Amino acid sequence: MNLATYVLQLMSLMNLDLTLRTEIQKAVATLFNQSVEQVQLQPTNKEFEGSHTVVCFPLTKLSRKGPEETARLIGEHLIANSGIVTRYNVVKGFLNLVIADSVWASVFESVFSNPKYGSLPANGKEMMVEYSSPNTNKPLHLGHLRNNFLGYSVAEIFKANGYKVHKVQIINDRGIHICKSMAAWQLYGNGETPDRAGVKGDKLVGKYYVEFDRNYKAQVQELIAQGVPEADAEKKAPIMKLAVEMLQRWEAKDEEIYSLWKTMNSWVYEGFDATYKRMGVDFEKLYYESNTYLLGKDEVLRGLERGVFFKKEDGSVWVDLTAEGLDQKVLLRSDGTSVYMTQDIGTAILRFLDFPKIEGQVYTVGNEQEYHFKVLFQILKKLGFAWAEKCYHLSYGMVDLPSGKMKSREGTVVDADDLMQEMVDDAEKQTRELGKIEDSSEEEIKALAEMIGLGALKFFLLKVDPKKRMLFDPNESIQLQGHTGPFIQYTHARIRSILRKAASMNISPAVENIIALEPAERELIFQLNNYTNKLQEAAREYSPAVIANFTYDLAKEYNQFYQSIPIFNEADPAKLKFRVALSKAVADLLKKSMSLLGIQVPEKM
RNA sequence: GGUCUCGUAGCUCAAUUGGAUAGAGCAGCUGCCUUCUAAGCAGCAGGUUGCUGGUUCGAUUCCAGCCGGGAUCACCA
Repeated sequence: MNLATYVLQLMSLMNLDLTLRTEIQKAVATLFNQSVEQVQLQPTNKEFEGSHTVVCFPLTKLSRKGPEETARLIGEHLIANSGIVTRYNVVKGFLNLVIADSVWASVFESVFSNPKYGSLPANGKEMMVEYSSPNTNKPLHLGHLRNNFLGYSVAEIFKANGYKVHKVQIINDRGIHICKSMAAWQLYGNGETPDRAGVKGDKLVGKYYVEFDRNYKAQVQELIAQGVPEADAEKKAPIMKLAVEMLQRWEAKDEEIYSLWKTMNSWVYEGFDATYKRMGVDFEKLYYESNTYLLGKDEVLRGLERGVFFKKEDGSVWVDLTAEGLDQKVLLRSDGTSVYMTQDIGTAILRFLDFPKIEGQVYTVGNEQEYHFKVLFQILKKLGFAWAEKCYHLSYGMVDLPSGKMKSREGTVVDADDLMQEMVDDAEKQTRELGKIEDSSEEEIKALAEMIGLGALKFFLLKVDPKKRMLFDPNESIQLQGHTGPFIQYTHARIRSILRKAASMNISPAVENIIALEPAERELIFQLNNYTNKLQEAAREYSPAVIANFTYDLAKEYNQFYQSIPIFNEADPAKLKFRVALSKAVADLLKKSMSLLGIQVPEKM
């Protein structure tokens, strides 16, 4: 067996990058009698020949030679011994390597012949991802869309990395906020229901929340005009007194209030369910704050006994995190009741009891709560839970408007349902204008518009690094061309069209006798091969943006290939089959990676 | 004020985690549909990476100090 054959067999077991790294390590060992652990390998800049570049500056210490000489020696050695490098060039300290086309072909073969390419094998680990978790007094808005798409996508990314994932959310169904809506509804609602009003339940409850605010402000102003100090006025406004009283009666399980609360929450849930359905997100289990808000108290008291926490003179219980660089934080009020943090401690513990095999939790919550989660994880650690180390706050930036932050009180909130509808309407309008869908039914056009509109929206929100704030301009509709979801969907549809044509011509995709490749083909194989790295990186960084940008690059690359090489003009049957196979592999991977973003791709568009 | 975070082309975002001449899209300009879908492709133009220093062979990236946004520092959730 010659070297090349041996290497090709090896390729099916190892990936190309790993093989290259090993070969470089061997080269360094032989040439300089030294060992390197980390070889700096990066993609070659487009302007130079080659696909992989070894950064040789760090190796000069081992070689005791200049960077260019070091690069040249390694290059020569790889050509003589590796069996996969055919040429090289050196620019400054950068060693650019040209990989043999036969190797690329075999890399592609292993991708193409693997029906599960796109997902890593199960690793036996379990993860929990919490996302959404809205309050039940207002409808979902643009910020929630980012949250939901992020959480859903991160969960899917972990699944593709081999984890078993549990998606959950906690519903903040309790507290003064919902009592405000209840108070306003009782005062001004005249028995209005979603059915009677013809609006979604969450919208109706949201309307009364706004109504509360309006009346409350008016009442406060009136009291101030009567000479009441502002602080007093805020407490004495009759509508606020009603809401506070309702909260107390709710906590005492007063039947009338409890039933009103249940009714109004059920309206909200129905509304949310419709929105979630359209968003395409789902949850395995819902936690309700009304069930869990007392849970943390026992754990805090136990911690107090063990000396993890301390009590102040007024009876309130605190944790001291000054040694960790944080502050002191109250965990139980002087009257013995729980605070937000107390609940979160309880809920975290409950979830590990419900799902004993999870190794950690991901909390998809806005970056305004970074401090809260730092404290929470420190407390869990202090209580001795080993899994506290594996809890992660998936902190994302706000979605800002050109005018600044969205504010419900100023009416600048971008409603989730409205925005989705606008996107779908835009997509439908453009689909009809382009007129490529003559043979489609109305139903199919609607379904396609839904796919494109939501694809554009999701991609728009997910392509940005989650950690960063992002800007949304409601006056400029989200693009359907360029660096967008529809661009990728279009590329997929285009490929499917090619595959349909190939099938009708009885051309079956295959990889056989491939000796030489076009640059565009090599580039595509490179991208396909790089997917696994990106998938792992996306999980490591908790970042759907990594997948979104990879997918865009792959589609972009394919379109260049598509433009430069007319597939069916090819006379050589082996090349023809290979190009169909390459197209199929790209389409399959586009579909797979888009699904990690929660975006579907069409057969035609 | 303390802590955290961000500042890249007119606009929205990238940059393989310290690597080469900082890349895409949109907007603007120029080409390409009688050949697989023009929601596409090719090209032009657009940059003192907020500023000043430092570390390094090499800095958008790390450090320090300014300038400018944002968040947070509740017995609210």
